[in-house]
Amino acid sequence: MDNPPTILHADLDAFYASVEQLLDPSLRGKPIAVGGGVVLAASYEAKAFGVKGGMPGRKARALCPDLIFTGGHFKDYQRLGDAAIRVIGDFTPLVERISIDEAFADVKGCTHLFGSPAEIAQAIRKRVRLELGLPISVGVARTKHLAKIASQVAKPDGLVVVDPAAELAFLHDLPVELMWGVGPATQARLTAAGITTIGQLAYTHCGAVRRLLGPAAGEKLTALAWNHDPREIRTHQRAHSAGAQSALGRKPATESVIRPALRHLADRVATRLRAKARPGRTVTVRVRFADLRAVTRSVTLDAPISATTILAEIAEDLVRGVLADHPRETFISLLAISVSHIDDSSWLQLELPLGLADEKRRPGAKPGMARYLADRSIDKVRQRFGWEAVGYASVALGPRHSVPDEFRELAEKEL
DNA sequence: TCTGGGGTCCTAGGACCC
DNA sequence: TCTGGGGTCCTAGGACCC
Repeated sequence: MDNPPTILHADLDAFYASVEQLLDPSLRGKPIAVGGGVVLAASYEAKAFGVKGGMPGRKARALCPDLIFTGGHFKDYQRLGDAAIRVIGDFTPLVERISIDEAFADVKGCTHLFGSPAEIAQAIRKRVRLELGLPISVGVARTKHLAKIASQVAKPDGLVVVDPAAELAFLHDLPVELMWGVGPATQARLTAAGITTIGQLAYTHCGAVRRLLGPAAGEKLTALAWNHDPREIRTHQRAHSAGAQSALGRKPATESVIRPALRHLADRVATRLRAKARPGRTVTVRVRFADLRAVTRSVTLDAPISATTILAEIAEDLVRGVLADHPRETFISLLAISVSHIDDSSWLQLELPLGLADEKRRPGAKPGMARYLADRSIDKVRQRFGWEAVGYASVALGPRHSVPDEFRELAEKEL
């Protein structure tokens, strides 16, 4: 084998639930779930009852009658997640953060300082446990894909190092759904073709896999099943789109519902774009009807935008188009706005309005510059006095189904 | 008593250009 | 003039990940 296993994948166990148990010792050893309507994280005691993330709260309670719902310490989630990633960063600068509680790292350049990859992994686990009080599992292998699988196998609170000489033996016995890129739909197709283990996938003719899953997915999964994974650690990943969505329960598809909801979503998205001076050209809206069927509409502008009112008006036009095409759908359950085609050359726009594309659409509207400057002054007030100090009323969203903004921020990717 | 919210990537068809 | 091929962009939808 040419290169030794130096890729680490570190994953905090049942993260939000572990933080709640850390902060409140009376919750330790008990089945708890973070969330309410939907379970966002379940402690291992709850997982033993079959409770999982993404599960409706009602179902979770049915599975586990003693389940304790808790949560809400958003600042602590962010603080502890950051701190854990920083521990990894003390060993190597080659850290790729995937989410609040998960990161890849490559320790190839620092083994002379800190010992073997396995020793580094153990040191990370020990420090996160001692300094932060949280369990973290680590997988070590030659590729990202295998390291990620190893950390899943290591859970809870474990370490798995995959010996390069035994990679395929390790990989091929595992079920296909552990592979990155195999979700429910792909798993169902593979099962229908008699493929349930990674080994069976590996030994299925690549052409057959391509026909089954499409060229790109087929190619990729076959390669991964043989542990061919060329991906390297990428330290500075920036998002290529920014969006916001809001579940509405069941609301009539009327202007009085749609306009304020889209204002609020546009405000969230556009504020983020302006904060990083990264406007985008493509606006996509998503409308989910009462029966959970969803439709998207998008438009690509000549110039990138980041002004709240312009984004909101374009989104309204798109949503009106959707509703006009579906006249029988009179109730909606979700609205979303996303801006993509984000300008990569972040040096050229900065303070420019870049909303002129809209003026042809709405001749009576205020000029782009005026709106952009109005947004900028709102941004400045919020920087000093907080988000709620000024802006578009969010009353229309109602507190019933909406997730707190602090929680949304945890999921945002760096723009 | 029908499941949140933030993202990424792929596919397929059509428009358009060379 | 007719025919064809390749590349790129846009749109809509779907699958997947955390």
